[in-house]
Amino acid sequence: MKDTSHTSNLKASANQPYHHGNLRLALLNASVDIIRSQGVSALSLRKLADVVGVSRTAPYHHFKDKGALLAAVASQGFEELSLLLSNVINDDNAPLKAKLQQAVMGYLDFAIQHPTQYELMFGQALWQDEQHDGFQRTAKDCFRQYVRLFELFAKQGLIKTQEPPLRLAQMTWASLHGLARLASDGIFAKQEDIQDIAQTAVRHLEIILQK
Amino acid sequence: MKDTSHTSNLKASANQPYHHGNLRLALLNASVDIIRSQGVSALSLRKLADVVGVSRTAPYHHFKDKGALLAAVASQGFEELSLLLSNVINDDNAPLKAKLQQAVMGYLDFAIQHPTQYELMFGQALWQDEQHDGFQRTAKDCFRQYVRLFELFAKQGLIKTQEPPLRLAQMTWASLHGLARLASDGIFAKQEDIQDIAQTAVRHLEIILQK
DNA sequence: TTTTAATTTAGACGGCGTCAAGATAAGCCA
DNA sequence: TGGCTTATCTTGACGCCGTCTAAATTAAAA
Repeated sequence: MKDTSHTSNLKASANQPYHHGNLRLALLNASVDIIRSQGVSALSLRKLADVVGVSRTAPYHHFKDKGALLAAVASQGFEELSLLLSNVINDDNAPLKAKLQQAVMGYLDFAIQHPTQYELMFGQALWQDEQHDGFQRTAKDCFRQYVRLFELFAKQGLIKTQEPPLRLAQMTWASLHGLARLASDGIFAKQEDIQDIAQTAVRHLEIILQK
Repeated sequence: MKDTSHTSNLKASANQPYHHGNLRLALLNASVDIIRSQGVSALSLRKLADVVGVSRTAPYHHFKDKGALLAAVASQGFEELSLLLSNVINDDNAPLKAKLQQAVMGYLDFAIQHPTQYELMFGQALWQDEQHDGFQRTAKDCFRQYVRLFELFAKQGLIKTQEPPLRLAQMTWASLHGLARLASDGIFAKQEDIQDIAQTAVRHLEIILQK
């Protein structure tokens, strides 16, 4: 059996062990960091591997390909958003109207705070590809949280219009999503305008609910 | 050589003159084709040059870099959309309410018909980069067409709410844009749902205008 | 005509995603 | 303990990409 003397370390810096320990998580976290700070196009598997301190091809043992990694980053975003929404919904100290307000503003805040990740989460690349198994399910679970809000409204008799809660949720989520994208993509630039448009939309939504 | 183009014109490569004639336009048209049919990620300058029948680096004399080419494709999309909107607005045979309906449905149709180009038009890449000079102006001209519709409404006294027409336009455009993206990105998949959501939104908009 | 400017070209460089083979470490069963 | 299996990580290579440089070709101007 050969001893270890002839295999001097290629990486000068490293007394890293051969096995990383939890490479998958490290790759995912680093990817989220890079995407949030520099955008999706700045993420290359090679640089990522370098940052994490591992060889070029190591990531392929944890993600099928680059697309799978991006899907994982997007899923992480949806999970964060789901948590945010369910926290608002389950906050027993807040009246229903306040919940709507908080959900809308929290959602907008996420989109504005992490615009590049938000763009990834809703881009065609991931939605027209059945490959990434868990992703679409995770995303839809997030939307379900939002629908729950309208079911709460309905249960409390706060919806006068005969539109079904699901349709109302779809319609208002589309509006919220549109505003979120215009804001996070930098098309609506002024923060105060965005806040004002959102407030106006919520106000008008309340009118619709009563009608 | 007696023979001219009509025999061996299978490819654009055979005996083309050294100077293309209108390479810029040819590149732009081919780019729109590729992006619409195969998506932005499928567009490489090298394949594009090959399709048009010129060398790898020829495009650089007409577009500063790949980003400039993409900006031109996006601008083309906004021009098409502007034309669509102004046609609706200037159609004297249509009553105002029908114009709103037509504008919304035409806009949605464009987004669904050309999803990859629509994604390009509104992506962060082009909106957070002051480089591409004409682009943002072209896009804003398109939005201005949409605002004109609401100014028409206001002029005819059809808006009872005290919201300024610009705010109404911003708010409803955000909603329209959100629905367009959800539809064109493949998140709302069923065509009939999309139509129905749009109809619902327009119906509710009319309520808001009267309120 | 000669000169100049516009246009297109081949060549080269570094970065990218990812496939194929080999190296290493850890887990498991005798 | 030893030896087999499997998961994990590495080096090397391939082809495609955007784009820089310098040279070649053609059209336009003088």
